Amino acid sequence: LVVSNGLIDMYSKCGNINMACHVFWRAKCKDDACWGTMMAGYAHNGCWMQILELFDCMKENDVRLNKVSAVSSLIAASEMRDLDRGKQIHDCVRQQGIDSDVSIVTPTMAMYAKCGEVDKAKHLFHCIKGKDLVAWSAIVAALVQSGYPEEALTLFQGMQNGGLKANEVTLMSVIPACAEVSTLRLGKSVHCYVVKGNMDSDTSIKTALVSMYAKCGLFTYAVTIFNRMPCKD
RNA sequence: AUACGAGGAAC
Repeated sequence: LVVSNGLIDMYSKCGNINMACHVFWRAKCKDDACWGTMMAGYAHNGCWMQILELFDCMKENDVRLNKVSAVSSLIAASEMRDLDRGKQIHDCVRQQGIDSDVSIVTPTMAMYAKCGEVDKAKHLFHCIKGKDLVAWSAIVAALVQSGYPEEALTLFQGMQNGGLKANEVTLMSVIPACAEVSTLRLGKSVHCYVVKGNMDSDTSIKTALVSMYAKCGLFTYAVTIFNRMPCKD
């Protein structure tokens, strides 16, 4: 029971999803954790359809939706851009009363945003109490992906005023946003921020900076950063 | 910490 759970996790993290599956279906009594682990395993391997199938299966068997299975299902729905499914999952989450958990609201709003319901996503975000860095990064990313870079940047500033410090992930959305709106002043200050936060060794961050400067027409800057990159991938 | 949430360019 606890053992099979561990096995499922191990197999799926090693990419052996077939073995994981085998253990899962063979397990006699499956608790909600077991389902969650299996779904998370599918998520690691990008098997979105399978997750949604398991989600239906859980409902048929009256298995409680817990944090892990909810999150995995939400991710699957967003990857599939399946708004109906997403809403359905969101409903179940509410029924379980776990809809105010930040780590569930975050994928929920990401799902709405990816399915084109940005307003819904924004609404959810504003209702979160105790927004953490991940939630902020998610909304910023959602806005940029939906084509609202300036709004994303405004929120980003709000985040900093709230005393939260951006990390590499946050910046991976913020830097392209600066490029979109060609706001070099902000772009440069973000660059400064990157250097101060010792994040300038991150290759993807540098790549983003290079392309930002390039888009803004500052090729000399772009080339300088590029040349200083230790590993060019 | 049994399992779980946000992010790459060009083409």
